[in-house]
Amino acid sequence: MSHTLGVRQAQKLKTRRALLDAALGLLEEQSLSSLGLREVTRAVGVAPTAFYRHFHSTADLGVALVEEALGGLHPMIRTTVSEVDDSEERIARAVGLIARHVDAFPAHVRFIARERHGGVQPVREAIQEQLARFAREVRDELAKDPQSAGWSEDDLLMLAHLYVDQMLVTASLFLEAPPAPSPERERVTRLATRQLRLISIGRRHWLD
Amino acid sequence: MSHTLGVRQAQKLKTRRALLDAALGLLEEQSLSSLGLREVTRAVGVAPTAFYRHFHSTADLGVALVEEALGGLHPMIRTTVSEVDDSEERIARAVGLIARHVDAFPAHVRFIARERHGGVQPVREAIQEQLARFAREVRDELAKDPQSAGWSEDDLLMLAHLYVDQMLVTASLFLEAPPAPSPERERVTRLATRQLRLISIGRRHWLD
DNA sequence: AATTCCGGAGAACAGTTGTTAACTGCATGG
DNA sequence: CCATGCAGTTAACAACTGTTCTCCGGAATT
Repeated sequence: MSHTLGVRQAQKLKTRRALLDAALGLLEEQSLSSLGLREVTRAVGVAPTAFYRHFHSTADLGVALVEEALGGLHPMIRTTVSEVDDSEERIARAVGLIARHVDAFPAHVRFIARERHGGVQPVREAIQEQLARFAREVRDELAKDPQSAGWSEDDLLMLAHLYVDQMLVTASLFLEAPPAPSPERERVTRLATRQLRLISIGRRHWLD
Repeated sequence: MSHTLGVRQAQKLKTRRALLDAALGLLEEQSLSSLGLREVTRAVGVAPTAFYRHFHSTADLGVALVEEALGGLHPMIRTTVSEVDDSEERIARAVGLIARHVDAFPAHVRFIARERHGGVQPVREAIQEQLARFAREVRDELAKDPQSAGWSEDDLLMLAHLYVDQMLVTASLFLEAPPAPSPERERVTRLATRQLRLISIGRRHWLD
């Protein structure tokens, strides 16, 4: 059964969260490779040395942020893809889901987009690994679809990568657009929807 | 007529080039937002203060790098797209062109991929502007194609964005893959080719 | 030939960085 | 209840940062 973890360990986790959140905030206007450990601790209101109790370095913290930003998304991806039999309404639902996720976790999304090709190798690798996992999962879901009859595993993975990359492009467009109800926002939604539609059409006629 | 610019201005341009090249080198393993001006001048072998004779800041240098990396690519893009009537051979040619460009200017390509969503606003904006220009130019070329009959301007622009984004994704895959003759490399080529093919198929059946 | 212009050097500034060591206080397990 | 463990503190370190001001030498202009 779940042992309501002691006062001590709870405090540690709280500080850790504060460090992660502060870093995430600071990373909205800079890259991880320029994020200083003192900068983070200062923002939290804790001594610089306290940082070492939680992370070896800022790169280490970055890897933790990757896990936090993408680690929990796998179920969401799977169910979303399995729902998509490329009917118009399902595409709209997928785009809406991306939009809402960006609204809910803008800092996480920005972090991933920024560090995917960023200057910190371990973080880049962690992100690539997660994205590759997404692609394989999408492929597996696609394989279940009757529309995938006759497709090779390789071609399904190629399509999956296309979907995953497209998802990221769309997310970063939503990030740049002003939130809530704005014309920019609508334009991004329409754009992403039609792009997904075009890919779906290509998918449908792939075996011709 | 062209006035063979004086000894003085020539030396200035030479130093400027050295600064840009040194920065490009240093940026292979870090982001622009962590690039220090002293770091750059040290690499060139010049006094820190000399930097100010050429750029206001490292952000300013970054904007110059964007112009250098993307500014001269527009003709190449135009002709490449106009050649693409989505025959299989032409797709292969486009992918090969991207691969060769990445081989020829890896540092520039890395810089663009990294700073497109990077931590330095003016640089991000300069890149977005160039990419938006690419998209409009691609749309214009697509519009000339008889296959685009019946397409709205907006739908053509949506397809153009898809092509541009796909080009960047492909370029960054080539960047990560080991160079010259490697199996990784072949995999990327095959992947990119098939993704372009799928998009072409979607394009062909868009009006159904 | 004399004067102006200007790219670069030099030194100094206050402020920042990561990392170390030795400490304090308090929750924890025996 | 006492001894241990450990999150967080304090102080100090050498090294680094961007920026200013003053100066130099040689090309450019007149």
